[in-house]
Amino acid sequence: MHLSDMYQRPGFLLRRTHQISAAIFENACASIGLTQAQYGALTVLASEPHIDQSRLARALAFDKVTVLRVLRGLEERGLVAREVSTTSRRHMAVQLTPAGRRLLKKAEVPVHEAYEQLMAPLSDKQRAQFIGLLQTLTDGLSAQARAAFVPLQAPDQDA
Amino acid sequence: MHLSDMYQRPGFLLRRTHQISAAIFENACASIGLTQAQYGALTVLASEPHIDQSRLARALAFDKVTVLRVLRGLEERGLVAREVSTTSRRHMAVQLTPAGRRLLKKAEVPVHEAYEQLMAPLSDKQRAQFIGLLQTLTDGLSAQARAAFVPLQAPDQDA
DNA sequence: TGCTATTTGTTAGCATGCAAACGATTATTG
DNA sequence: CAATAATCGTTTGCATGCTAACAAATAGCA
Repeated sequence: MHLSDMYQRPGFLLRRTHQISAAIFENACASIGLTQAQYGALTVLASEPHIDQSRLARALAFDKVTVLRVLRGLEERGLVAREVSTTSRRHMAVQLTPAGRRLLKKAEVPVHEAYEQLMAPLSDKQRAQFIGLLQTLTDGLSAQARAAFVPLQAPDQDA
Repeated sequence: MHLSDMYQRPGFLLRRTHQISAAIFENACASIGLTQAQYGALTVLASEPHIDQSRLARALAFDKVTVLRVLRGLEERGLVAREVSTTSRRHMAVQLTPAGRRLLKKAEVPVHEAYEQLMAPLSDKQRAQFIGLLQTLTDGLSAQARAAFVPLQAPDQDA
């Protein structure tokens, strides 16, 4: 196995591309102090108030321990509130605070800038191709994933 | 921002695809106990004996702290030897042990199986397209990466 | 030659991800 | 209804990645 082979392995390229993607995102959002994981959690919470931690984990394909730690960080910053659910004592009801809603709104511009920066090397046609291939892969391989992925349905129609 | 939009963001899809790729690889190599990072380090060491840790980090686009910890793990398992370089006292000379060479050889089959499993949802044409797009991205975005990437076997005497 | 800047390896600390285990709670089912 | 299953949140521990800082060593330059 030559090194030039390794550099063409999808596993190697995926790790590296993800690494760069995360760096671009967190650099663009450094001013508001959001990581990809934190942004994902806030985005789901905006669509699904009072969601519990396990469902939130599945909606993002996160590990439940990761969700716990991300939420505690957001809670300490006053962006999120966690309370024991009123309907089930083993569930936590998580929701955005007003500050969390404001920060998510404030993130829109840098998030879009990060997208443009990441996709800059690709033409419009290539971007569509790339996203399509990634979706084909994740759809086809969902059975191999360790973290379950159960996408939430957006609250249908005019949210 | 609707959730369906987030699920189509390349950043989200890249995180998830990388996550699945790592799971497939480490599952395939579970019997021999190799992670992606460990396999990458062994592969570079097979091509470049006596390489120092910083160059190894750049060859894999790893953080130098990560390289240090990965190598210490491999050293404890007797797969790798680290010694202070004979030519420079601040460099470490890292190389495979016979056991490391044997394990790398033993990894060939599961590594190939992991490749096939990962690429299974894509046709041959799509695989080539996908790898090409990933390379275009990493090449075009290398300036945004936090960890420097200096591939070996590229005899660019740019110094 | 000698001073300075850079490089190397290292420690420490933060943020993801994973697995395993646990008590508490809820759901299931006989 | 009661025994058992499954689920939820949590802690702990390991492996990656990142930053920042540091001493030691080397390279570069006046």
